Amino acid sequence: MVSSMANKTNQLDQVFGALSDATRRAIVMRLCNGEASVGELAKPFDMALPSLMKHIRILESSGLVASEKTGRVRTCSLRTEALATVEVWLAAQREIWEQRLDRLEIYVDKLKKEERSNARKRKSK
Amino acid sequence: MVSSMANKTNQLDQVFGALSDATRRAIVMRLCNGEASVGELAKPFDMALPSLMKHIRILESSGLVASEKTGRVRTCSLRTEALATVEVWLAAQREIWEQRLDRLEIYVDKLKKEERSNARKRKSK
DNA sequence: TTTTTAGTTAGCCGTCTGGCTAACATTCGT
DNA sequence: ACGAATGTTAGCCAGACGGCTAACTAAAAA
Repeated sequence: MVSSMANKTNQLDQVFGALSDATRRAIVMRLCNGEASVGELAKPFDMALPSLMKHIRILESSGLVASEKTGRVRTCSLRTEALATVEVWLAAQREIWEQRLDRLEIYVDKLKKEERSNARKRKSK
Repeated sequence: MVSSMANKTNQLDQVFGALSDATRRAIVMRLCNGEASVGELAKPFDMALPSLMKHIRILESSGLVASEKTGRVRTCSLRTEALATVEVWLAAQREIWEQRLDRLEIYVDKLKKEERSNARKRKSK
């Protein structure tokens, strides 16, 4: 029912939002080194468990993290596709602005000439 | 007075936060194509000017956008270094998890064996 | 079977976000 | 000098965020 573009926009919202918090970035960095239980993830953070759980839920709903509960332990893992989504968006912007800079380079001299010409007009008004 | 690491962390907070909103990403995309005045930026957005100004201020304080006022017009431009900051962070994470996946590949069979062994223990409790 | 471990749910609290309107300031065109 | 154009400031509002504690559930260990 939701258009694919709306989906995409929303996922970027979620992923960027998830990564805008230092605690969550640290969790992501930790998970880059492999799976971890909630308890393991919590240890470095001097933070009450429920607070950390909120972060984990945010990471999950952004798609950056997956988790599965076995027995009483919930194991979390990184879903790298979500990070890739961000990389793709950034790469697209970079391509656009670099194209523009290329075009711009070509016209720098022209613009400089115009500027000098305008300056002359201004002086002689 | 602020440590360089605290700075870095904070800038990532700001930049990721700035990019977590679709309106602001659209502004960034627009600015990839060159400078624009506040009015030009506002046009596509069916949003009151002050609301849009808030977004612009957030983009500025994140370092993603610079602006200069000449006469009564404020012209905004993209500061690509800030986007590069994010790219660098993402690339660093990617490197780590890809290294891990390389190592992991080597141990896949071993881990599978352990899992089967654990499953047996669980069953026979 | 009791106790410990590991997470979860519920709910409180102050702050930040993202939108709005209304009123003000400044500069430009006439 | 006046009026229109372009931002800017101030302040309101509802809802999300990031932390907390207290109380609960479920599984493992003793």
